[in-house]
Amino acid sequence: MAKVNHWRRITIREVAHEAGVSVQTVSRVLNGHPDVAEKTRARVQSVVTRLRYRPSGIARSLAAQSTQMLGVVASGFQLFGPAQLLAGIERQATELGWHLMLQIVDPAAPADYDRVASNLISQNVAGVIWAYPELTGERERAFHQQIEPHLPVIFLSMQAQPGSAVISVDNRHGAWLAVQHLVGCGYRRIGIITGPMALWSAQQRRLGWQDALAAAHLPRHSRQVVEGDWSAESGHAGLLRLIAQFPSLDAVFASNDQMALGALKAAERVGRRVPDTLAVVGFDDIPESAFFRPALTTVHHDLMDLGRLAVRELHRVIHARREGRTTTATSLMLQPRLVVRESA
Amino acid sequence: MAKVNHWRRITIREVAHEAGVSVQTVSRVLNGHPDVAEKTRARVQSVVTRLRYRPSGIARSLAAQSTQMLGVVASGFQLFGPAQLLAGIERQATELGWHLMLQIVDPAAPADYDRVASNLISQNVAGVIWAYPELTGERERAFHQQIEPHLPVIFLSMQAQPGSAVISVDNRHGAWLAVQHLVGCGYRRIGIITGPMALWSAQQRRLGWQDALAAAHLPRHSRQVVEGDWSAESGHAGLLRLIAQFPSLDAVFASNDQMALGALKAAERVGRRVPDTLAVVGFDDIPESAFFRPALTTVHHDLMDLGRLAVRELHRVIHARREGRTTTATSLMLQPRLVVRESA
DNA sequence: TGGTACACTGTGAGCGTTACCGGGATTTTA
DNA sequence: TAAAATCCCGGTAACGCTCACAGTGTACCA
Repeated sequence: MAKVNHWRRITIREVAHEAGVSVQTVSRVLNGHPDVAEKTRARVQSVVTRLRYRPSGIARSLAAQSTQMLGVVASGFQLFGPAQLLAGIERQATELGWHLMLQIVDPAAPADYDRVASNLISQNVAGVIWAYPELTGERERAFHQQIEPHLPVIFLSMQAQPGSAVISVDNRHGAWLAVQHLVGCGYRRIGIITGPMALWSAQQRRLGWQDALAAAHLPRHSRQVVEGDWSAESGHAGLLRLIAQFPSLDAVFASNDQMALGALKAAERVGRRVPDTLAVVGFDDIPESAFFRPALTTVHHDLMDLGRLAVRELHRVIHARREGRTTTATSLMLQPRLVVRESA
Repeated sequence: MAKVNHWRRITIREVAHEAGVSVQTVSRVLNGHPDVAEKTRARVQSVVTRLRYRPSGIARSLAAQSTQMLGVVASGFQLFGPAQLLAGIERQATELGWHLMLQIVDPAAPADYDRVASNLISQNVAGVIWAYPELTGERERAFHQQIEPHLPVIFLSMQAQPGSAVISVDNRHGAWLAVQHLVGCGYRRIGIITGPMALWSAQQRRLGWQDALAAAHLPRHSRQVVEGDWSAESGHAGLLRLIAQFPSLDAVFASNDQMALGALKAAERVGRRVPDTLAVVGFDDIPESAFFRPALTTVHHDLMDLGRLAVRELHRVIHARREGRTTTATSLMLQPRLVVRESA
C-alpha cells in the first residue's frame, strides 16, 4: 500500500502518455490552441477528466512568464467602504479568471511598503490595484519607482496623479450635495465631523462641505470642524465636542454613516431632537442607515461598481500590453447621489 | 536605449555571477542554509541588495514543490462576522509569512465548489482554511474527497466533523446567555429572529434560545420564531411579522446586531418602547451597537482571534507534516460573553 | 504527376529556482 | 603522521509546463 499522506501530483506527461499523444498536444488542448484534430482533442479531454488532472498553475506561470494573479493593496476590509470595494474587485476578478493576491497595509505601521512591493514582484503579479487611500512622500516614491515602471497599476480613490490611472468617487461633489441639502432645508450653522485628514477622501468631503457653505455665503469657522476616525465612537465624541465649542450648531455633516450614528446618539444625550433642533447627514449609505433612528439622510455611492470597473480597466490594459499594444489606463470619476430620509 | 516597457527580471544567476560564486551558494544564502562562509554570505547579501534582487516565488515553489500560500474559502467580507474572521486570518498569516489565496463562494450560486477546489490544487496551496459556514451533502463530499486527503484543512464555525479540526465560537452558549438574561429580567414571551437556517451558526443560536426557554420552563411555539437573513431590513420585517403572529411578545432575541437594529426600528414604528414594553438583545457586538438607540445588549465574541488561531493551528500542522511528523489538528471552541447595555 | 499548401503532431530548449551528490581544502582525532 | 571528520562550495538534474521550430501526412491544384 502506497503511503497516502503525501500525494503525488498528476502531470501533463501522464495525461499525454495515457492519451497516446505528446505533451505538447495536451498543452494545446488545455489552452484551447488551434491545430489539433477534433478527435484528438476529445480523447485528451476525456483522459483529463478521468484522471482529474489539474494543470499546475505554478509551472504554467514559470514557463509562460506570466501569471493569472492581480495584486491588490488595501487597508483592510473591516470598514464599509474598503469592504465594498474589495467585494467588487473580487467578483469581477473571478469572473474574468484572475486570482487575487491581497496585500493589507496596516495604516498604523506603514513601514512595510517594501514588503508589499517585494511580495508583488516575487509573485510576479500581472497588474496592481492600489486601493490603499494614502500614498504620500517617501512611500509614494518607493512604490512608484519599484512597481509602476514595470507593471500596470490602477489607483482607487486617490488624488489624481499625472500619468496614472485613478478611478474614484467624486467625494467632494457628494459632500456638496449633502451640505447643499442642509442649506436648502434652512439650516445655517452647519458643522462637520471629518474623517482622518490624512486620507484624500476625507479631505475631499471636507472641501465639499466648504464649497456648499461658500456658495450659500455662510460664514465658516474652525470651531465648526472636528476630526473623527470613521468610527461611531468618534462621531459620538465629535458631536459633543462640536456642540461644546460651537453651541449654535443647528446641523452636522458626518463624513460617514458610522460617525453619523454616533452623532445621533450624542444628540439624544444632550437633548437635541433630530431633525428638529439638529439635522444630521451622513455619507456612504450603508445598508443599516435606513434603520437608524431617525433614518439617516446620506450620500449614496456604488463602491462595488468602482471595484469592478478597476478590474476591468486593469484587465484591458494588461491584455493590450501582452499583445504589444500600448494603451494608457483611463481615469474615471463616479458620481454619488443624495438619499433623503428623516434626519435632515 | 533598451526598451523600458517590458522589464527583465534579475535572476539568481546574475547575482551569482556578480558575487563571483555559484548559483547554489546564492540559494543557500537566500534560504539561510548552513555551510556558507560568513564572508561569502555578506558579499552575496550586498550584491542582492545592490541589484534589488527578488527571488521568484514561482520558480521557488516549482523547484521546492511547496508554496507559501494558504487557501481561504469564505463567503465574503461584507458581513461583520466574516470580515472579522478574515482580518484575523490575514494578519496572522502575514505575520507568519504566508500568502493568502482567497476563494469567495457565492452562497447564491454554490455550484462552483469544483472551481474552488481546482484553484486550490492548481496553485498548490500548503493548507486550507474553510471559513465558509455551510458544507453539506454532495458539496461536502466533493470537497472532502478532493482536498482533505491531500492537504491539511481547518474548518471554521462549522459543525464538528469527526476527524476534522473545527475552530468555532460557542454560538449556542452565547445565545443561551442572551436569552437567559432576558428571562432573568422577567421577560416571559420571548421571540427569536434567526439567521438563515441553512447555516450552522444560525441553527446553534436558535438552539441556545430554545435551551434557555426550556430551562425556565417557558412554553415555546413556532409563532415565536421568524427567519431573517442577517440584514437590518430582515430584522425590521421580522419583528413586524413576529408581533403580528404573536402579539403578546415582550422580548426578542435577534441573532445578530444588524437584525437587532432593524427590530429596534420596527419597535418604534409599532409604538413599542424598548426596553419597557419590548426588550431586544442582539449577537456579535459590532462596534456600532453601543450607539444604537437604545444601546444594544448583545453577545460579544472575538472572531478576529478565531481567525488568528486557525492560522496558527494550520501553520503548526503544515510544519509538522513537512518534517515528517504526523499531528492531527486540534479542535477548539471559544466562549462568548454577554454585554449588557440599555435594550434589555 | 509533381509540387505546394495545409492540417496536425512531436522534439528540444528553456522558465528560475532548489535538492542531491560529490570534491577539494581545512581541521580534528587516534 | 595518517585517517577521519568538517567546512565550503560547485555541478547537474530535476520541478511541470509552454514556446519555437521541425517535422509528418493528406488534400489540392495545375
